[in-house]
Amino acid sequence: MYAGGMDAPNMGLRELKKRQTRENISNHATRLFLERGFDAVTIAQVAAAAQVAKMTVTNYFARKEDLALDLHDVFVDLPAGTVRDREPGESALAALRRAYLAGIAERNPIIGFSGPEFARMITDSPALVARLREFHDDREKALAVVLAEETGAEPDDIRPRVAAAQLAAIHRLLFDETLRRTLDGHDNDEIARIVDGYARVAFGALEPALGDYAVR
Amino acid sequence: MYAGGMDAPNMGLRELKKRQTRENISNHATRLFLERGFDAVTIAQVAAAAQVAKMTVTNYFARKEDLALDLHDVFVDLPAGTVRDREPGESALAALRRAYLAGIAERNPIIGFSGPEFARMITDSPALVARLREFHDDREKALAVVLAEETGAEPDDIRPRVAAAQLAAIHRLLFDETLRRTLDGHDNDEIARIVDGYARVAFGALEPALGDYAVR
DNA sequence: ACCTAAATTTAGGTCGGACCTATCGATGTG
DNA sequence: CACATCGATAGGTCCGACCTAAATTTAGGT
Repeated sequence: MYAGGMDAPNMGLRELKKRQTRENISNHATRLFLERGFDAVTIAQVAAAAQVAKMTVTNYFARKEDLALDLHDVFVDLPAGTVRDREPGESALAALRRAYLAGIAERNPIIGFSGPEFARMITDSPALVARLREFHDDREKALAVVLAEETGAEPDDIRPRVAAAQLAAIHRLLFDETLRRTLDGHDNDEIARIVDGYARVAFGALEPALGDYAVR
Repeated sequence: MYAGGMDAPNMGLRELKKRQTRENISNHATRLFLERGFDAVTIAQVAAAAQVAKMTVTNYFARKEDLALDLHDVFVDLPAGTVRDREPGESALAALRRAYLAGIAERNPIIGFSGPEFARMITDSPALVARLREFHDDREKALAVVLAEETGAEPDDIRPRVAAAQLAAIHRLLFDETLRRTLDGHDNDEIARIVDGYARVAFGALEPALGDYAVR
């Protein structure tokens, strides 16, 4: 019988069960966190809800924060991938602005349109806020690597790191702003309208510095 | 008898003892952290070394990280204060660049010239790295507040936050770079030379965007 | 179908940081 | 000089992170 899921056609039973176990734990954890708040739920309670041993939870998720923010790689690789896949003739700045405005238009949860419950869960927990900072940090570093590659910069050239820092700073700011307004009870359409304007101002401010940087 | 220290002339015996206790704990903690590493030292060991109860340590320092990084306020207020005290006719960008280059010239520990032992202590400890990220975050927020005040911006004006994000991003980057090179064993003079060049590139990149922003 | 090696889960523990309450002791004020 | 106040202390709970050994499940070969 065909054993593959929609994620990976050739998957053994072992790998399949691992995915199910991970999903099962993550789903119970997310539900509990949204219901009671991240800090009010213990790993033991997650394990009990998912009906696995406490140790199984910590085997799959090295830190408790990863139970709530299980999207490190996609978050981190987003701007780096956007630059890597930019159109010919397009600058890194233009590609990132284009992708961000598109993300706003589609209300992409990963740039902050995650709903009030999720936003509340994060901001109420110092541990999650700290983990999110780490995400942003890793994201800036990934972007710097791509910019260095794409411009053929020498290892000691600070310019790709400066550009990455400025661009990542905008992403951070717009993300925070989206989250903040979500918490304040605004609906997504209103937030999208405002943040769209903010994004144009913010990316526009970098135009003179980065308009012709890393053009493919 | 005159009871004041050099910090506060009118201090009761109670307050004096509090300062001594705090200093005593902090000194023993710093010594132990540099000797054995932050994570390898427990609060109980700090308490034993300082000959106080464990609870006294946690009374003075809410988090263990604060035992090693007892400079939150001065770190956070540095750029905000620089902008607030800038010369007439000077932009926020010019003031921050001037202050940063001066900091490099005097090898100011607070911008990263802290010596290899201290740098090692920080980078070896995820908890301290995370706390440092929080410092940078608070610093950006403080700077944004000052820029909003100084430009008379409306609450919904994103520009002071964009400017603060870009300027704080440079501070972050240059701090990390100074720390990284300190860890790599370079001496302060060499680092100062290199980071000075980096600072000119980084602040210079913002000149077209911020050259005439927040001029006093 | 069986058997073995490898991978995964489990149980039961240690350790340290954060927090709590009640109490003791010193201070400086009335 | 008495006492209200504030800091320090003892002894505890709770939880996340981590460890080891053992039990269970799977994969692949015979």
